[in-house]
Amino acid sequence: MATGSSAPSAPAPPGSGEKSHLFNFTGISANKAGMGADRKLVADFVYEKSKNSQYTQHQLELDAKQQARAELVAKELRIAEARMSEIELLSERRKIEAELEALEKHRDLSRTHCVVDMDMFYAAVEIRDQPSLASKPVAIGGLGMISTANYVARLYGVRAAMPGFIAVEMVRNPAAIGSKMPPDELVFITPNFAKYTQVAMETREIFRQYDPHFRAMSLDEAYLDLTDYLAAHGVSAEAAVQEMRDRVKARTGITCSAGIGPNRMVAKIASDERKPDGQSQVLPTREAVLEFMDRLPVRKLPGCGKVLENQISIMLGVQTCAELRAAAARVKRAFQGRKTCSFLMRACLGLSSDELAEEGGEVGNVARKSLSCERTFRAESEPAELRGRLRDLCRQVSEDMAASVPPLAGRVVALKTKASSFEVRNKQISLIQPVGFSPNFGKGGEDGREHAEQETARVTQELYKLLEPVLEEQFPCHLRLMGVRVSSFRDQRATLDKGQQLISFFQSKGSEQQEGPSAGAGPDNLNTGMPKPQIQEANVIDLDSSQEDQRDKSRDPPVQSQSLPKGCLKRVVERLASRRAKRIRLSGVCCPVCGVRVPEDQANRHVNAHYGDQ
DNA sequence: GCCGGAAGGACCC
DNA sequence: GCCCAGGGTCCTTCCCTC
Repeated sequence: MATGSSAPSAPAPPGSGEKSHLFNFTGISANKAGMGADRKLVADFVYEKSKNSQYTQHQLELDAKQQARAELVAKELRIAEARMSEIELLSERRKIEAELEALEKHRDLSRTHCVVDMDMFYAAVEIRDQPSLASKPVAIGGLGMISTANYVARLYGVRAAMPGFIAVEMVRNPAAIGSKMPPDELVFITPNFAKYTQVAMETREIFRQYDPHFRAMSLDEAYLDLTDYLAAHGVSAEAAVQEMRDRVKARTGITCSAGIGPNRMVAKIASDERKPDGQSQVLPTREAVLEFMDRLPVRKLPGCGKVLENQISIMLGVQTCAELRAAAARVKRAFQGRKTCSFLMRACLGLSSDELAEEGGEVGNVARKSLSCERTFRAESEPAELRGRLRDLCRQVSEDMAASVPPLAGRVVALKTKASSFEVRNKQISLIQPVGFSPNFGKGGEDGREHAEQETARVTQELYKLLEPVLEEQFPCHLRLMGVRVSSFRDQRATLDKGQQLISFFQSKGSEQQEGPSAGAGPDNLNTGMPKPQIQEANVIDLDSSQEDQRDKSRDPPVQSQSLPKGCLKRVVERLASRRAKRIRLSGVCCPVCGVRVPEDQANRHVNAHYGDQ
């Protein structure tokens, strides 16, 4: 299902000078089928219900910043263009044409990709199990947030990612939003992920028969390459996909929609064309692909959200992919040097990464790169209460790390907070040795259970010790959300696939990918076994020191005078003091496996001894 | 000028 | 009266060091 924390964009709400271009009051995505309400009325309704909330105030501030930035760039573009001579413009246009031609060379029409998307998945599963709900407006989620709504609810203007309390009122008062539906009560169902996972597994068994290497992007969405299957069985893509969808429906009782195209991006967009319970194909010719792309609003491109859509509109005056292609030179100027530039250039041609992937670019399972847990709660400022919440989160993350395959240990831990004003902060700490579990964790014999509990408690405590000072830095504060994240895992290669983001999926994987920590997902960059970190100056956190110690040291960037040559001291002190991030260096580090403190210069050897046989 | 880490944020489901 | 999630990935920007 296409939910989203950020609401999809809509035209600026009518009659509202104070409403921003970006902020979405309609609750209706252009991408959603089955709507029965009037856009404008829904917009006004939602706006009236939420205009005084801190959420909206915060959102409007963010949007205003975005808007100002886009307008500034637009102005600079105009000035730059006014200064360009005819000859310069012409030469630029030629260059762009050459670039587009070069991109064309990557066009691969030989493969048949398919994207399958379950229709209103969570709601469909619940209604299947409780057929009396079929005719009622149903939302999966709660008063806070809705994750899926059935098509009846959508006739009332209800949709995913809409706050539940607003949805309730819309269903009670359909006339207010121009819906002809009779007033009703929205039925809320608490999500049952175990059940949805079970159904997803059933669908995946079927998908696997059409492509053993298919990619599951989420519980309700899968990407298949049907090329080999079609060749082997001598059937058309249309027929194969129809059969596959029939089998999914027969097996699970739930319908799905599908898109067929020469690459994943086109297939993905096409999967939305005939929702629900339909399928759509873009034929594998350049003309068909371009014709399909040309009529699309840029917002339909996976990876183009409301912010980018607005930027494109303000900076380039462009709405559709056809216009985008025609404005390639300006796209280049506006987004020069950014990945967004090449993304847009390729996307408007209907090209996606699978055509540009490196040879042998097998996708395979994508390693998880971070693990986190966050909770929203009634805004709280009591330190003891917040500490308790932090401890709970550390415990949860610790348990999740333990339950991962293999068990995880990460070198970066982070605290996320959201103030009651909706201001979000992320503070992360880099460790020289990972915190977490040995890969052998859980392989113990009979006494394994007790050991597991001890280990989980130890990791919980380590996370808490690291993050508690970070939380205290924010006191006094009024928080509505807290989250704990662990990343930079010891071994990413072996971690199980947890799905991946579309933008990276559709964007380049090869030469354009940045080299750096965040781009280290390629097979060649994956860590193998325990990391062998260089001891980075002032980058060591000692898990054994008391919280009080930690706080003191984090205020005054510490220096181990006894471990430094005299001449270096002043320079090091200055350098450390200038760092924004507060880091801690102590003598010795605490082994994340056995908990024993060892001297720094022996840390690697010591820890490797635990994992040496990997 | 390039690199890399930290922080913020866009985007996806 | 209730009052805008949570789990991810990646990109951009800023700042620092080499």
